[in-house]
Amino acid sequence: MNIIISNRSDLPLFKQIENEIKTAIFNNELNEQDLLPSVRSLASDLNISFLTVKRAYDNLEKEGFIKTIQGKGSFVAPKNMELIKEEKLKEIEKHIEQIYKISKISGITETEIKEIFKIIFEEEK
Amino acid sequence: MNIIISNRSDLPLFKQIENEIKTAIFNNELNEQDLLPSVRSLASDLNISFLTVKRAYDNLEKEGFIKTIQGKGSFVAPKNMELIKEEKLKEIEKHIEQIYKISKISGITETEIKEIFKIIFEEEK
DNA sequence: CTAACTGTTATACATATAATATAACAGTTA
DNA sequence: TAACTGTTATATTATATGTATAACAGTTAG
Repeated sequence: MNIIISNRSDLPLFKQIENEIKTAIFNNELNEQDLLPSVRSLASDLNISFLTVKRAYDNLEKEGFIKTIQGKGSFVAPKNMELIKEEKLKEIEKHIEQIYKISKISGITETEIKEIFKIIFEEEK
Repeated sequence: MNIIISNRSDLPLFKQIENEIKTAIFNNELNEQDLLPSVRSLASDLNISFLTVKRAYDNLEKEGFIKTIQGKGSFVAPKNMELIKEEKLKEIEKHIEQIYKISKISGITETEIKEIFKIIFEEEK
């Protein structure tokens, strides 16, 4: 698994780590019961404090993505991804509703929005 | 013009003020050359520091929405529809970037998103 | 001209978040 | 027991947000 973080990101380091691990889980680069890097080894690899990594892991555990056992390490949790996917779909719905409202009062057309959509989704492929 | 701010918002006060004034300009509640409330009077109305209002006004001036003259006050800048449209396009871009990030970590496909997009944009017609 | 408005600037302070550094403590396993 | 795991506590730094106060400067109505 490759985790890359950046100081220049708009997101805090711990959040970047969370997102990268979530992505790895969803992309099956990490699977159920897989052992994650230890807080200290990952911190060392990324040249950051282990407390920052721990914070990311704590958040991931609260959200149900991983399970941590003292002395053993952190493991990818049994998948209950459908529930999480539903929540993410709701988030996306809210963003699209916002876009709809903006477009309605600004005269920006559906075509223009689709164009932006296409650019962002193809830019990083 | 009505400006409403909230401590419970996720946005800082100065940003909320910026957004409300931009919206008012866009909706023609504020027009070219209109005088905005003075930093001190608005601060007093909102029960916040005048420095917070000044910060919002400074940002609005940097972005070209208003023009401030010492001793006189702040005025709505000559309308630049392109500027406003650019602003709204940027907002939409941010939403789509958010959607992109969510999709990346949740395995939600572009097709699924387009489906939601279609539903929301056609539902409310 | 002066008073009463405008905006400007500087300094200090308070709080929250993010991230670090260090040290000590506790569980697991070869 | 050694060498890994994670946990906890304390202190420190930096940055963002917001406040408080005071002094300074431009504009304008009386």
